[in-house]
Amino acid sequence: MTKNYVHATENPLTPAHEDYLKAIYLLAADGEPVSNSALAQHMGFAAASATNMVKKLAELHLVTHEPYRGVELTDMGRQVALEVLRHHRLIELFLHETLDMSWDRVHEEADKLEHVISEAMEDAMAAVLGNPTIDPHGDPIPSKEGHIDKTPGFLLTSAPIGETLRLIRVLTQDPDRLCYLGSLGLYPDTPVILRERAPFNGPLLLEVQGQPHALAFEMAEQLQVVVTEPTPA
Amino acid sequence: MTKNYVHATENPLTPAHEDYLKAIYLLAADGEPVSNSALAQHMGFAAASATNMVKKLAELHLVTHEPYRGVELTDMGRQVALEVLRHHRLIELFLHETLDMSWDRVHEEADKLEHVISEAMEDAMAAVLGNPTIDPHGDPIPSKEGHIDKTPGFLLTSAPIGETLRLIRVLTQDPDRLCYLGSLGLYPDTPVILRERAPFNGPLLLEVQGQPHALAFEMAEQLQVVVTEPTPA
DNA sequence: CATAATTTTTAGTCATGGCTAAAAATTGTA
DNA sequence: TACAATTTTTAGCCATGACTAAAAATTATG
Ligand SMILES: [Mn+2]
Ligand SMILES: [Mn+2]
Ligand SMILES: [Mn+2]
Ligand SMILES: [Mn+2]
Repeated sequence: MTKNYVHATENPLTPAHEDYLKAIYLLAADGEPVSNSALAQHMGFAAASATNMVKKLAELHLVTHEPYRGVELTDMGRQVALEVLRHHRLIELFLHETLDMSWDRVHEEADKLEHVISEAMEDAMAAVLGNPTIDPHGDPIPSKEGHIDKTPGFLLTSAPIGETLRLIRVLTQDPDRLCYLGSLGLYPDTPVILRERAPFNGPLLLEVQGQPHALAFEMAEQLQVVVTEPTPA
Repeated sequence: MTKNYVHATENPLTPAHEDYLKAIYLLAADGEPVSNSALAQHMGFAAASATNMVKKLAELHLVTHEPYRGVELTDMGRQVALEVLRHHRLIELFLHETLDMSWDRVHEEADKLEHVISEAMEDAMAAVLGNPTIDPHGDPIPSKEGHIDKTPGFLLTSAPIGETLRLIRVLTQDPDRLCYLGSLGLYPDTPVILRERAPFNGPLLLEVQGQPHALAFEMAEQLQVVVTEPTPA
């Protein structure tokens, strides 16, 4: 009989649409509308290009756009963004775990694959990985239903001295930085002790697996940690 | 000092270029030039679209094109086609083996992924799979260097009666047909005995794992087999 | 508050890769 | 060989999604 969907409008979303929606989602972490310039810069495109796509996304009811004010995702747009992000992070983890690719290479690959995989492949990867919720950088993987965990903790730059911390998330995606962090053993779940903090945004002295390391302030800002409770019993 | 390549021209090949080259390779199995109409039909595009792309490929020295005569791959073009085909078939096998996707679904997925994966991912898949040379349908996987095995044997429609055969390759990619063949247990490497051949291109009576099956002539034309030597000792 | 600086939007261009319709070339047939 | 049918090419159109340059709106400053 009549179709049981509200308004099919078919899904003509291209990789370009998806990338813009993902960018808007990531830039709106604070809940504020996203400025056109921030969006354009994040995409690496001219401002006019962003304006152009934003208008299309608004027509598709994926964003709301008050001219000169900024862009915000609608529920539908957020749903799409989260699905793309789920693809991206599942793929990163899959490449790392199953294909043994180093954590500094998976981001670039996932940025291309995220637009291309089928639901069947998404599900197959999730199954093989045991329905994971965290990617190799500690980024939360949205669930199939669009739920996403908020990462707890704080930046290493504001961590207490002397306590045993646990690194839980690395915010940079830059291959060179990730490579460097890897060489220090700084992967998610690694225990870290902050020994000293040099003044004037100077380096931080860390202890990682018994080894002392001096880490640039700018790097430490990219590391999210929690305080490890002394494991009882 | 001077760059040590002949003519870099950088590689601006899009998925469209790659798909056309792959199509030309597959259609030229007999060594004959490929007609514009055959190419267009294979791609599912209008003839004018094929002419258009063929001209571009000729400018890039990937094909030779004598107007009204047909298209042929150059060595460079064949190299590209074989690399895309390697991607395609490696991906099919990987999806089937590692992600446990059924053999009737992997073709469509591979058709999208083949243009997107990096060399690193290609190599990682090949390594995990043990440098395979055959995909889930029995299609040969070109080597990294562009070598490809010729499939031995002949079509089931011209196989001898009563002998033990081995299915080595399934030529259709159609999901429904593959699904059906799978339900009969007709996967590559399966032993088969041809019991009877009905006249006028009628059905073939097969024995597969002890079970008798009647198979349409049109289906049998898609199955490549070899005669199994009586295993000595 | 007037004006300068910045941001955003509009207007118009371009390459890509489809399309249709018509012209040209080739091939088949009487 | 003449002419019809088929194939191929040409010509021109369109959507997508970049771009630049200029206009318009907003925000900052003296
Ligand atoms: Mn992307
Ligand atoms: Mn990540
Ligand atoms: Mn393809
Ligand atoms: Mn195959």
